[in-house]
Amino acid sequence: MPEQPPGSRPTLEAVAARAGVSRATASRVVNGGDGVRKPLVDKVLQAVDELGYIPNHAARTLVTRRTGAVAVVIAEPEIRIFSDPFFSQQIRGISKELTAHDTQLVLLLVEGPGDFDRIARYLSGGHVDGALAFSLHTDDPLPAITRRAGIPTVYGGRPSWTADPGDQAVPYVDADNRGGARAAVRYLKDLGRERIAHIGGPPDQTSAMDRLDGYRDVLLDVDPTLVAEGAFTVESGARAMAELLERRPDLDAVFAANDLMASGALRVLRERGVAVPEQVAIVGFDDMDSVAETTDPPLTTVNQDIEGQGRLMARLLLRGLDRDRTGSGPAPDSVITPTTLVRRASA
Amino acid sequence: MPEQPPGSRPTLEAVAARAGVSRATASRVVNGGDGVRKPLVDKVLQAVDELGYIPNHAARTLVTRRTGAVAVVIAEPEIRIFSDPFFSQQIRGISKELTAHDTQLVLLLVEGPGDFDRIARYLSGGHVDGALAFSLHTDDPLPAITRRAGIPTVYGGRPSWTADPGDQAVPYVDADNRGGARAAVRYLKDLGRERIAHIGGPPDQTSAMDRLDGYRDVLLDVDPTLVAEGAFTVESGARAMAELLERRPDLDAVFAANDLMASGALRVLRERGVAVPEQVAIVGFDDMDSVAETTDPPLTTVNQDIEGQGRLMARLLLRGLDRDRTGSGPAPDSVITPTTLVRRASA
DNA sequence: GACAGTCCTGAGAGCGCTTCCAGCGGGGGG
DNA sequence: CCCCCCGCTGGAAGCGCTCTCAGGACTGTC
Repeated sequence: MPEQPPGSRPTLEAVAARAGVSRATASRVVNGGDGVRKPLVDKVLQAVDELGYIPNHAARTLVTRRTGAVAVVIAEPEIRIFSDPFFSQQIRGISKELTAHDTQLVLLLVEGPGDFDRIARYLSGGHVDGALAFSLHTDDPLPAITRRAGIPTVYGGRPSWTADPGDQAVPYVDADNRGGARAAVRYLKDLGRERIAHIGGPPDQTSAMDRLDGYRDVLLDVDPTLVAEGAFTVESGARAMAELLERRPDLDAVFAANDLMASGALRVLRERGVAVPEQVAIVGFDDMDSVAETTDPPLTTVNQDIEGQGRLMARLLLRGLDRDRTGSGPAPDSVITPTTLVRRASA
Repeated sequence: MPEQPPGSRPTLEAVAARAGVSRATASRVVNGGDGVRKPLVDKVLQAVDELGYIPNHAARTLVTRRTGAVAVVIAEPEIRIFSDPFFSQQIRGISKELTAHDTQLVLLLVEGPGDFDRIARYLSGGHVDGALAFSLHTDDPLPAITRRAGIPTVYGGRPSWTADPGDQAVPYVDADNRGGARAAVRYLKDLGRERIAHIGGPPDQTSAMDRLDGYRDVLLDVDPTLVAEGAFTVESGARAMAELLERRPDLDAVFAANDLMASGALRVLRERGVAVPEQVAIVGFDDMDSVAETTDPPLTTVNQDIEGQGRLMARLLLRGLDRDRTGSGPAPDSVITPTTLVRRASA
């Protein structure tokens, strides 16, 4: 690749001149070469190579009205995002899929509730063709924003309003939270545990609710004293565990709605001298490698393919964009990915 | 904001028409309004508001040759990126700073060694004005790529070649690894520990080397049997600890080059029934909240302001871009950020 | 009251690309 | 042998914006 004096990259015009064709033909070749005779294609390609031609993205976007970029909006105001490998993994999956389709990833971190204006402006600004978003709370302004901006969007995690029968159908990708929770609790039950407690996540997150539902599915009529609410953080898990122990010193198992809370619970149990899993068995959720494998004892938990979810989100979105462009193809539908129980030492 | 039928956003032309001015004047107002009389400014702004006008980014880029976007290149092939909150925090800082300057963040994850071609093509494609990059190994092709593409770049972490007297000076932001390590080891020494071991990071990372140097600064002539090499992961820390215990059962302190390795070491010590900090004191590095506070016992470690480093990187880059544009201002210089020892229970 | 100087404004060129449309040449059917 | 049609190519328009440049309105000065 020839070195370029900054700000003077060769244009299509130059390529065309060198190849002895018109700019139109050069353009056609650069974009796939359909309907151009072989010898001309070769001449143009050679010129491209010799000149080190790279298409000007802005010019192309200007006329095609497609940016080849997708926004990833992360609207998690909590500190949690820092310590949660969850996002990194999803993003890795997203990145892989987008890259494979020559699409760029623009990261939009929402810096607090007042920041949605900026996000709205950006999304409406034609900078991106579509968006991927996470962690929708009930009153999240994002869906309205993307709808108004006409930006196709795929969500990570089931949006809370989708339980409603409304027509607000949006495509999303989510793990089988309910099924995973069922498997976890059933496993504890099969172990012979009789007083299985639950440390739930924040009730405004559907993943937390779905996991709670799965817990209820197995235990049918649940004693409310066996259920405590956490916030998906280590600290909240510890607090919830302490609370549960106070209320129900006789509990013999805990299903925590995520690994971080399970690790907090584990700490409290250890501090109180409660043997895990002998006296209290504990199961987490997520199978975050940095957590589940490093707790003491290692955590039995529910695995979900987080990177795969990211890939899937991107794939769904790209498919939708393609559909918009070609005007045909199946409408993108939501996907629920499977979960599996991973047995380690904590239960 | 009026709802837009997709694909028919108002143009500057429309704004100008509605305001009864020329496109040129409308443009001036949209870009700050310098040299336009107040009444006209108001008329244009009102038209902008009524029409919900948002400038077309591609068109603007096409003529200004500036994209208003910056690439963040993460070339960490290791699995480490998944479980390491380090990046999330840096990115958060970068995002904050870029956002404050109306600049977008394009995330480029390098998907393996063969992927650099794609990165090079992208960086040369005029999609971004500058780049931020991390974790440079000695033979990293990135600096050459950005140089050839004429893309100003700021690095996170001291690049390995900067020890050389070469003219390859690049601006970077790094923590005071050596100073932090010195403080940690000196602290252990002041505690009365006499056989202080070190679990180092991979020797091709300057942060690992600098921390080792800091360790050596305090201990002057170090017994090589007290130094083991890890890979900045929990597992490698555990392995290194086992190795050290075998070689030097008499050691009474460990300085690990990061928190993850410290946590691995902690696990091994616990398994062997070694009391921490009574028999062996241990100090980590990074003060990663998800790790240092949740180990048992909580980790004494060296804190660095990771988010601040991210901010700083972005600021340095933006300043450089501004300088390129205006042709004046001080050349961006590297910055070393301070570190502080955080006392918890492990030492 | 005329003229120079200042301050604003608008016309227009052009950024690099895609794409419509017209035109050209050649092959096959009448 | 002529005409039509098809496949390919080039000319040219135009995407939405910025910015130069020229000219108009106005002020101040002599």
